[in-house]
Amino acid sequence: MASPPRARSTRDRPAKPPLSEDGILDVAMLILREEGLEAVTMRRLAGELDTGPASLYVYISGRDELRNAMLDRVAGMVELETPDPAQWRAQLHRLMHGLLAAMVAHPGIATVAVANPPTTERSLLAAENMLALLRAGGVTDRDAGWACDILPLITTASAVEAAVHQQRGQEESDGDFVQRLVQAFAALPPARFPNLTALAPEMTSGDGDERFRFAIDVFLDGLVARAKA
Amino acid sequence: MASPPRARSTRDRPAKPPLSEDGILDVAMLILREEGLEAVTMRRLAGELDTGPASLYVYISGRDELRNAMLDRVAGMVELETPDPAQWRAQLHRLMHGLLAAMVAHPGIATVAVANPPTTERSLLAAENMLALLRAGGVTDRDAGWACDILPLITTASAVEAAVHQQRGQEESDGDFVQRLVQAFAALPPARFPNLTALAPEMTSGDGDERFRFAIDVFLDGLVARAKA
DNA sequence: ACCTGAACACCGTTCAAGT
DNA sequence: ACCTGAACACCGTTCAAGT
Repeated sequence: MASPPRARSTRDRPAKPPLSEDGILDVAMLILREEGLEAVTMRRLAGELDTGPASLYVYISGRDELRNAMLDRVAGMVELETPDPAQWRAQLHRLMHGLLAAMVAHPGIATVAVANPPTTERSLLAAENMLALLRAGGVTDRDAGWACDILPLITTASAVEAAVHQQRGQEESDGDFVQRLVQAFAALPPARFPNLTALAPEMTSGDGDERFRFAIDVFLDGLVARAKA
Repeated sequence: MASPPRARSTRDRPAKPPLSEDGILDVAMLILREEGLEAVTMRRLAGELDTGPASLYVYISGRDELRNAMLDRVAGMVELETPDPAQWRAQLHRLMHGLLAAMVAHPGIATVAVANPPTTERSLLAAENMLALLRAGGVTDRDAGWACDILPLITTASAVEAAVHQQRGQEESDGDFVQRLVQAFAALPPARFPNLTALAPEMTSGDGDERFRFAIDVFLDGLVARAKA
């Protein structure tokens, strides 16, 4: 009944044990990427590792730590920028878009980020990088300090929305959805919704990336305007 | 399609009134306010209403609909503004802060809002109001259309953060937490974190409301700067 | 016809018992 | 001493059965 270990083949997955925090996280990231956060449960993870759920607690204190560790790995994928005052805005855009993309590629992880902004070394390095870029752009210290709270906040919230939008796109064609939305706006009583009906095209134009770029752009415009004033 | 209450339909609220969507939501809102979203489960709700969980499904299609309905009630608490071009910015601040406050008062509901931006009549009226205020401020149509996506996004994300911060404040004094944070920043190696260590005071100053006001302010500054350009 | 008890298929976490 | 089977206390949702 106990099947003898088969001869090693090249596409053999690393043999079952031994468990480790890194090994558990590897599997968790795989499930996260392919099936989203909801699918990453302690029990599913244990099953995937051919063990009981209790065994995971030797290496990871619980679900919350697991989620934070996954978030940290995602944050670690973002490439940092070497500040260049001549192109600080473009660099800031790249940095934030990198964070957005990394999160969108790991559906659901953004909800972890909004709930508990991480303080790991990796995310502190990202914050450090943002501060450097903002200062390179001539933003005041106080504005830079506060902005480096708000920029990730906009980014993570955008990532949640993008992930939801993307998921809906799997169920229903994206064009269909937008069209339904436009029609919904158009169908509103113009007397009570004069602006919404008038701006229906503007409300529904642009994709996620364009709208995210807009959000960051407007925010940076605001910071620049203050620096000048 | 709820059948009308049989005879003697007084406004008393005794042990076991007939179930209804409104009645279920009343209880849900109470639990939400006092214990947060996590505590609002179908089974808890059923228990509170002296019935089995299956009975709720006669009136509410499931947990997701319940959550959206709660969110809608929260959104309905926000007072709308009658647009006055002379003070459109103050009005926009009040509107967004009203939304923030309503969400913070119902811990966890903001996470529902980030995940699925609502399209109920109430939230459409809020969007309509925002558009009116933005246009009163001279913001272009396209910017207004996109901004009325971003402003609630900033608001709901801020609400999630505020709720978490508030919850942590119950476990540990708020001042202690800030002080720990400042020390954590100061303890970082200055060679790798020159900006973070230098700006530690700015990073940790201000409370949630001040930072939220800053976020909206900067964003509006950006919109105004674009309108002028 | 309407309502719901009981069941199904899951969770996260703990701890006594086995090795 | 280390690991884990089994249990505990929960979930959301369904549907056959009872009224």
